[in-house]
Amino acid sequence: MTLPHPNTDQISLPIVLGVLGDPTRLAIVRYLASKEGVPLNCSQFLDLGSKTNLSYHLAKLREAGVTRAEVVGTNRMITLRRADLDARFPGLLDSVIAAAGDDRALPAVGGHDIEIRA
Amino acid sequence: MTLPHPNTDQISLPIVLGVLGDPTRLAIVRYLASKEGVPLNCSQFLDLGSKTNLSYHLAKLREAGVTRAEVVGTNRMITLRRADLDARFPGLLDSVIAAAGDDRALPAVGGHDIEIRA
DNA sequence: TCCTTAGTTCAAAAGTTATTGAACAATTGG
DNA sequence: CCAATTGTTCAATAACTTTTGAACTAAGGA
Repeated sequence: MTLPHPNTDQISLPIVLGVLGDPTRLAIVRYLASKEGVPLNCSQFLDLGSKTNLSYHLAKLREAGVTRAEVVGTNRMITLRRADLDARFPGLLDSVIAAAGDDRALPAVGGHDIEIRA
Repeated sequence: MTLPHPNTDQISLPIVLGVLGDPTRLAIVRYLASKEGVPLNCSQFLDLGSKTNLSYHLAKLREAGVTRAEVVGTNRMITLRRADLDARFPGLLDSVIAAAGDDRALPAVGGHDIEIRA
């Protein structure tokens, strides 16, 4: 039950940029960056869209190589592929996150304390 | 006869990322970056698409605030808005250009020596 | 004035992306 | 086993994007 992810060297710049060019996905990435190290499941992002819609956006991010999704019980633990992105496109993620942090118009994401059940 | 451009503070991160997430436009930006300081008209990019199609992509880049187009006679001289982008999103353009330079799959752009007539 | 060159605009067609609800699968807890 | 929770898949729809050709504008040169 592992999900498909591109290898680091398969990550494509136009695809990553295109995927980040959506406000919902940018907000997801921003939130992931602000919680690096903390395991996050999909439900943490429910402020940003419906369950189905998030499933769609999170799949896009994963398929582009921006995030990694690990299956833990009924949860998918989502992480930023920071090391891989930094290796492939040095400085890109940092500048995007810094810029997104400035952005007045980015939706906020709320806490939704949730118990992870493995 | 000046064309509409967003102010620096109106440049939006998701829009810029979305606009750069197209291989043709990324190739345009890459070429502009490689020729910074040199005045380029639209015809220089004809290897990347038809005249109509370039008109479309160059308008997208301009409307997003990535490029500036100055009318000089029958030509539009295209430049990267490097200073504005650096001010708004520090490091972003550099990392994108560096990453695009690596990219095996980016179309090449040819010289087309052309006389600018004002 | 007439021709050429540079580039835009328009409308149509084709393709892609985002959003939705209903139905589904898998795991965990009681 | 049963119910609840987590998240996916599917099909439909709506909305946007890309590409094209034909017609156009505007300026410059002969």
